[in-house]
Amino acid sequence: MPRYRTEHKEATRRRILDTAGRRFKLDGIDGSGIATLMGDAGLTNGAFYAHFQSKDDLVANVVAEELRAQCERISALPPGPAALEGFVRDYLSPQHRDLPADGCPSAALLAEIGRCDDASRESYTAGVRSIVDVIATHLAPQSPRSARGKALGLFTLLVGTLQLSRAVLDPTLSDEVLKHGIHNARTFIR
Amino acid sequence: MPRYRTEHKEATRRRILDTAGRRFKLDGIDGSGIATLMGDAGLTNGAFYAHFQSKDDLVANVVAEELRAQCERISALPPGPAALEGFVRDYLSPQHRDLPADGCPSAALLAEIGRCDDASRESYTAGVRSIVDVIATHLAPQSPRSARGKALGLFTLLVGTLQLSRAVLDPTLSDEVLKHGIHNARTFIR
DNA sequence: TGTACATCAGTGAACGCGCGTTCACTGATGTAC
DNA sequence: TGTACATCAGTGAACGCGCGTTCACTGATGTAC
Repeated sequence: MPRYRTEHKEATRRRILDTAGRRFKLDGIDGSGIATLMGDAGLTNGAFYAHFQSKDDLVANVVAEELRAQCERISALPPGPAALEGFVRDYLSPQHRDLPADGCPSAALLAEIGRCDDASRESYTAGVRSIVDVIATHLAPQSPRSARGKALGLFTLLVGTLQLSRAVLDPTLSDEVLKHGIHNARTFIR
Repeated sequence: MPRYRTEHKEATRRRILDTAGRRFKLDGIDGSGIATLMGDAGLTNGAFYAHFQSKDDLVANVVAEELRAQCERISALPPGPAALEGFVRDYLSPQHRDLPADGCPSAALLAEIGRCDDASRESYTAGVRSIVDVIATHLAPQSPRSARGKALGLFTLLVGTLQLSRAVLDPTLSDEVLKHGIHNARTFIR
């Protein structure tokens, strides 16, 4: 009776979430139109509303998905602070700086999320809570609550540093920002 | 012969720069239209192009002016790290969080500046260089170069922390972010 | 001092364009018989 | 096994709207005499 198995529509929805996440991180939320987003997913604009109620609805779902994926990646690190240092080096690498579409959603979108509707900000709040919890667990597996402050310090330093390295036009200064960022991040790990 | 003294047009230009800065920080650059910006300055859309070549041209000038003003404010602090701690408390206060239009241009616009044209990014690069230099001088008046890493750490931590406190919907978590931010900032001052 | 005038900052309608959203329609699919 | 059919994911044109930008025009100003 149904045209496709239920999996098919669900797979399309996931593809839209994925390509929209990449596009939002590249051009910003305001800078990304529905027609472009759908073109990225190999579809036309009209199909969008079979999957999401509105652009705001998409944003809230993309934010949730992006933060969930990032949280999972951090959770998958070997336990303890040593692995976190490796994560910091990857995070503050020229590769991550130069490929925002593949990168951290907070670095690309944090300020813009502050201007979004409550549903998107609620998605973000839940997602970042999990990430900070996971970082705190890596910093102090025995007493993660005590490491909450350090986890917040590490997270905000990383986000601010990557944003600055992307905004600055001079490549030498940009590299210097990353280099000092890696050093400064150690303050919160050790 | 001229309709007004030269001061008059210059004063209008400064008013546009000022109100555009506030509007950009409130709604983002992409989120602010020329007609709205000019309305904020008490003018109509057509007058815009008597003062600026394009929206991009305005953005570059607003970025330069906003960073110049912030740099001046930090320069005016009494010398030494003690005054810097007071600055951090103001920066990471609920008032600053809740009034982005009056606040730090980097916290509101850093990610978006990374997506702007080269002229705006060059304005930002020059502006942030001055700010980091001034912070370094406050941290170590005798050898500011040695304090460059700490100055960058302090700056990026402040920007990331304020952005996070604005994005998060839960007021309790937002206040906690600010509180830990003030504590973490001391790492770079002491 | 009074008046005619050149200046130009500012007006506001109009341009083409892309935005978010709607909707009548298409056509490949899996099912029923 | 072959065929008629109901389903519905996806199409693409169209909606009103605000965008950045242009331009013919206005009218308050300071100046010249």
